[in-house]
Amino acid sequence: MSYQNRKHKIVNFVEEKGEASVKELSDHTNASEATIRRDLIQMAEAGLIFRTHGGAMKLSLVNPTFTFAQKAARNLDKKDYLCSLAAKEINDGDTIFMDCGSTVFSLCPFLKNKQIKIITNSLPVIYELTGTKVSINLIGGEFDTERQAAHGSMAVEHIRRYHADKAFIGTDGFSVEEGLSANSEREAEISLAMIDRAKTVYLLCDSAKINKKAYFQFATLKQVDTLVTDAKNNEIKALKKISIRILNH
Amino acid sequence: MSYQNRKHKIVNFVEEKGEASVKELSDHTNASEATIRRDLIQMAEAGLIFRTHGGAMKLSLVNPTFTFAQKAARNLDKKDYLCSLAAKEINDGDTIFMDCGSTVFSLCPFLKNKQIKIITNSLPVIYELTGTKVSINLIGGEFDTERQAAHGSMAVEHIRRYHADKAFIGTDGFSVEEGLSANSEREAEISLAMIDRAKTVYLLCDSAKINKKAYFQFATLKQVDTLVTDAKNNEIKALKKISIRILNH
DNA sequence: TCATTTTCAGTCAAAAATAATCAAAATGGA
DNA sequence: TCCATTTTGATTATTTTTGACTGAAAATGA
Repeated sequence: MSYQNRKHKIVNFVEEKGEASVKELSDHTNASEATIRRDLIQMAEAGLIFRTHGGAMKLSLVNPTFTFAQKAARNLDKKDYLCSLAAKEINDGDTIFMDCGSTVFSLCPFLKNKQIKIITNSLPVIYELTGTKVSINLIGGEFDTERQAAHGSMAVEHIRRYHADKAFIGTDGFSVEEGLSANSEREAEISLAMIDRAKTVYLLCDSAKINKKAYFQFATLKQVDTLVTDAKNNEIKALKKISIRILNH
Repeated sequence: MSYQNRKHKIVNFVEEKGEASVKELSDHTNASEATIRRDLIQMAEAGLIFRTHGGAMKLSLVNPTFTFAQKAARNLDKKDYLCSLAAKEINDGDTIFMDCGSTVFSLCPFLKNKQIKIITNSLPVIYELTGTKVSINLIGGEFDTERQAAHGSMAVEHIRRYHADKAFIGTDGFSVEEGLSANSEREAEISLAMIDRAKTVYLLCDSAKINKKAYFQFATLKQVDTLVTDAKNNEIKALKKISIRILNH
């Protein structure tokens, strides 16, 4: 069993049971306890689990923030996986942008133990992160009750007043020919403003959205530094030709 | 079971039952009483429970610090009454500012069927009014998780970009000599900015706050157009001398 | 009030879990 | 294929957690 695969198994096991001992995980994965401990250390640093003396616990048990009704429930495993990858790129001290898409929202559980500053227009992100170490800057603007986020020119102006180390952006469609496309112009406008004001741009895109085109094209591939995805290499071989960093394992 | 998980169990048990003895907790977690005592000491220090002789109690039973909703529930009748008066002043088509105080929050139920635009930095106000006819402009800035509202210079700048017909403002203290005073400079800064940008300023102030002084004086009586209160005329006769409209019936 | 019972905090040694170390095994390019 | 690097598992020393025991403190009840 590969290293990545084992980690995946550990997360699933812990998520399902709520808690697991090193012994249990060792039995479950046929790896030695020493290896499990090493894995747990890394995963705790990445914000995937909560490390305990004797094993690990589900984060949500430790940090009981009420979960918000989200249509994010689709492709949850894929999203969790790619978010776990993205979370590893975030270091204490970072300032990051997060847009109001459901994929980016899935990043929240992995951020709770990080000492970072988040600039976002998404209220669900804020609910999810209240009571954590994270410091938040709320982007104001016209409030969209359906998406529970602020939009419009005031929001764009707000973003332009800040710089961030990293931007985490979602998209509805992603293709080599058309770049990034969205179903909502208002959301896209925000994402684009974030892209402009971030040093490094991470696109979070689950495999279902790759090679799909949504109606409003809002950014090119060149504007993205790193594509974070659950897609396997053979699904995205067309992308290997262009200069974009791909993070999928 | 790890000790982190045991602590989690203890909190849940105490929260559910209201109180628990060391013996009960020992049985419930299969740990010795000595261990439970050690846990309780730590958890009491962390502010998770209240330690009693013989066991532990739920914090809320002992130390009634008010959450936002609870705080709003106090003086409910008074606040409801004055809010009903204030609501009559609001007409369809108005644009209004609302600050993040608990009195102003109580205005929400009276606004649900009005066709107005609200500019606010208070997330509780937004939750309360999602799904209504009200259109909302969210004020961005540094997010204060305790008050669930945005503050700081960006928030002030946001407010300065708008004009409103009416501002609805709360205060912690109100007196003829010192005008309006607050316990939080950050909140006061927001209220003041709203006052500056509104045609008419309504101060919502229940009788308990009249003739009280909080530590930070942030506005004068001249800046207020109308005082909305539940106080009877004899309680506020000193105010009759100054030119302020009083709305208390 | 005072005696009795219960609960408590501190100490200690045993047990459990961990981090550190190192050699073997697996992996991945040239 | 071979070599360099990474990952793994076993071993050991160290740290953390635990339960039992103690005298002291607090609650109880006559």
